[in-house]
Amino acid sequence: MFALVNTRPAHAPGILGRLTAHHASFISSEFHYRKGTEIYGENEPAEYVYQVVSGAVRSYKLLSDGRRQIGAFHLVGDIFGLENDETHRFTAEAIVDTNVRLTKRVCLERVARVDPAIAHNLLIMTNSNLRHAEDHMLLLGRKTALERVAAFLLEMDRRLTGVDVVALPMCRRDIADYLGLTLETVSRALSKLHAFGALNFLGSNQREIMLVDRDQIARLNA
Amino acid sequence: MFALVNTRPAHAPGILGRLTAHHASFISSEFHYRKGTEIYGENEPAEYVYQVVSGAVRSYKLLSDGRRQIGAFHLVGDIFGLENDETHRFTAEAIVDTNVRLTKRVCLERVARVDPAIAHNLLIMTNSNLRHAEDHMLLLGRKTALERVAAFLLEMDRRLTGVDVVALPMCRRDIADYLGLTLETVSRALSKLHAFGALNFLGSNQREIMLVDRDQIARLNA
DNA sequence: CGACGGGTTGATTGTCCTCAAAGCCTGTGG
DNA sequence: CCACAGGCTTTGAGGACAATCAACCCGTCG
Repeated sequence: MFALVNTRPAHAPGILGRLTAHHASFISSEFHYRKGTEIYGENEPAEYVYQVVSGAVRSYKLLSDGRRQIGAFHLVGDIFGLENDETHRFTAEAIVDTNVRLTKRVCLERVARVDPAIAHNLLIMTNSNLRHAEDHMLLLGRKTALERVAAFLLEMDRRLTGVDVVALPMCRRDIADYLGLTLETVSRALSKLHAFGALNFLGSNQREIMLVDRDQIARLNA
Repeated sequence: MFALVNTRPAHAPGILGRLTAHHASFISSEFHYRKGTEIYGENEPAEYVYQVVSGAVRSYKLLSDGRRQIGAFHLVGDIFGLENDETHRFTAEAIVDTNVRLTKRVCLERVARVDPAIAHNLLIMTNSNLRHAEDHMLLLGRKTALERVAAFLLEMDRRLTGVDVVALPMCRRDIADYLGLTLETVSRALSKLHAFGALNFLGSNQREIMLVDRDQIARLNA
């Protein structure tokens, strides 16, 4: 069983890591998903709960005509697919080659019923997802394109533990669908931040970004 | 103590209503807020949890320059201010003259620690808030103005138990700040729906809306 | 090589925002 | 009782920001 509290880096076990031993029902296995493959689909029965071991995952909803809203990116250490519900409310896909650990949801719930500490951790995690969604509503409803991209960079800077440089696993279209923009607008905003001297591009594919002036970016984030 | 499960109408107690007697710590009192007054502010210590007895409440976040995003409307029967957290993440204001019941958060948490049923209900409620926020992210990130207003009408139609006619407690600006639009755009969308023959206005202030063609409105909702 | 995916940049369009004016209703005070 | 102010809503005109459409560049891989 993986640590219930969503900690990062992944090798730092949550406070429940040590409980594994005496919860026999917590059988967890590991699984690999190739870049671009679906892990589960919206409205499918929620059979498992997942934790990212390596790689990255996007969770999204689709409108009937294909418009997509990514609700969250799941990075190394993140737990996802925990719906407290019979069915998944998002589709989850591997953004890059990804390894996940998984546990049967019903096992988790069975243990939670007898172990208040685990039950409490489920609440903590759901609450943490709620807080993220609330903040994201503000971003999607009221921030400008530049503010959204700045907020995105700061979020990734915080969550990706890279030294100095943010190595984004996702393409511009994913970022756009996360921020409620188009990929062109994201690209333009990044170019503008580059022109401002707030960041530099490193890799050949422009996905490695060095945040030169975090304060400036933070000021842009309303 | 009010029912923990968020039921409506308010006089239908949740499954925990009967537990009141033997949880002495569940002291709840009632309070009145005049139209427009603040119930609690963002980042204030979360001392109480609230339930709307009559009236309506808006929960919102502000950006530094005054842009506002309303995260939710709380209608009769709704429980709000339950943050599972030390501080409130929204500001809550009475939209109209409003009566609320309130309970000390710490009491709730104390009871939840010993009563798994109550703890489970906290999770259910948090999860329900999360689902709403997730759906709202899709609306804010990817829907057009007309689709947003259609979705809003359907939500209010579902949640307000009025017979046939939706009696909105909030002004156009509140609707706009909920939908990530301006009040003029909301007004224009409603006029367009009226022109389509999808709805009719009843009251003198245009807040009573009869949904004539729910199917048409539902089709607009992507 | 050539196709493809991903990214940037430019030109144009369109949706929604901004600014403005007017109507309606309510409440208040002369 | 009427005058008038203020809040709320609608509607119009113009503008701005992001979307759309399109071209091009670059790296990778068959």
